[in-house]
Amino acid sequence: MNIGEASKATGISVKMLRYYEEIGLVRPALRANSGYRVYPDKSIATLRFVRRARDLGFQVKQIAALLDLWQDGSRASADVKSLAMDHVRELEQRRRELDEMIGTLEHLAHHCQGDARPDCPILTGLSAEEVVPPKAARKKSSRRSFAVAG
Amino acid sequence: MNIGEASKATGISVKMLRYYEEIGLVRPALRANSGYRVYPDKSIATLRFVRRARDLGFQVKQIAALLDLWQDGSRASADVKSLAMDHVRELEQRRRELDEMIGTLEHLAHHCQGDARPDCPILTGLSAEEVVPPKAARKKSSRRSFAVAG
DNA sequence: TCTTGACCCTCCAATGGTGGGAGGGCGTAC
DNA sequence: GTACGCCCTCCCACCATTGGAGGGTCAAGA
Repeated sequence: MNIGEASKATGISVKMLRYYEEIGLVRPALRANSGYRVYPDKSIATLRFVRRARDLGFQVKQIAALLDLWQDGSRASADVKSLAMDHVRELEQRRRELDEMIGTLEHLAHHCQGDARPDCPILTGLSAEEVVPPKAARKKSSRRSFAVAG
Repeated sequence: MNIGEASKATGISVKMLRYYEEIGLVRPALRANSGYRVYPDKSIATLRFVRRARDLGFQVKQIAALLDLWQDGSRASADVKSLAMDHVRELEQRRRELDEMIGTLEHLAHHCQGDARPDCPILTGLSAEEVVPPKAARKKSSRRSFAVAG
């Protein structure tokens, strides 16, 4: 398999296949006499693993760790699970941040007429001293919260 | 106000204050004879606006647009709302992606004993032909990579 | 007045994944 | 033989942010 075929087979772009090799995430591919990279089925399986891990949001370093565990027949599943759950917690953290942004924005937008007039609680909210979240605990002190003036 | 004080007043790092100026997001600060940047209250207000927009996940280009609208007394609130809602949709899209990742990972991890033995459905799942989503519709997931600046 | 330390300046580099492109070498079909 | 589609390497750009080097400024204390 050439790199283009490997790309189609794995869903990883040609650029990224070379990049993963360069940074040492995967072993350098064998080369044909022409200098072209050659991918045996085994490499394809590894690369598919990598792509799926990327699809699940793992970073390259974490994927490297996962690959090591995958290839280590004597691994403990606890180590894999631990890595995965660490990642889940990180994803959940990001989701919480998104939730807060979305909540605040929807709150602000809800109060905006969205017509031809200039009055706009969204802009007011952005320029306000403090900003308040939609319904979360409304402690006056909670930084990171937006208030709609009015 | 010096840049350090402006940083404290706005929550934007000194580095970023200079960067925002460099890329033209905000007007170049005035300079004292020493060459030090000087920030009047008006700039501080603008910078706070910028920081809040960043906290809501807006990208720099969007913030530039928001700033323009903010400073344009004859804006239509519809334009602001439209920009904000576009952004909300983008955030929601990201959240959906996170949800899917989290769902899949939890599903896999749920079946993993997490003990000293090597058998691990997480690794098996990553090396499987297809990654199985928990229970959501099994349509072939759209190929698109996940990008969230950490 | 001199020194010290905190601050400021500019310039350059790195991060993490990814895409784009230039300039040139292969491979194969016609 | 030639045209076209691959492949190669090398460099750049993106986005937002941080870090550091090398050097100037300011204010307080001895």
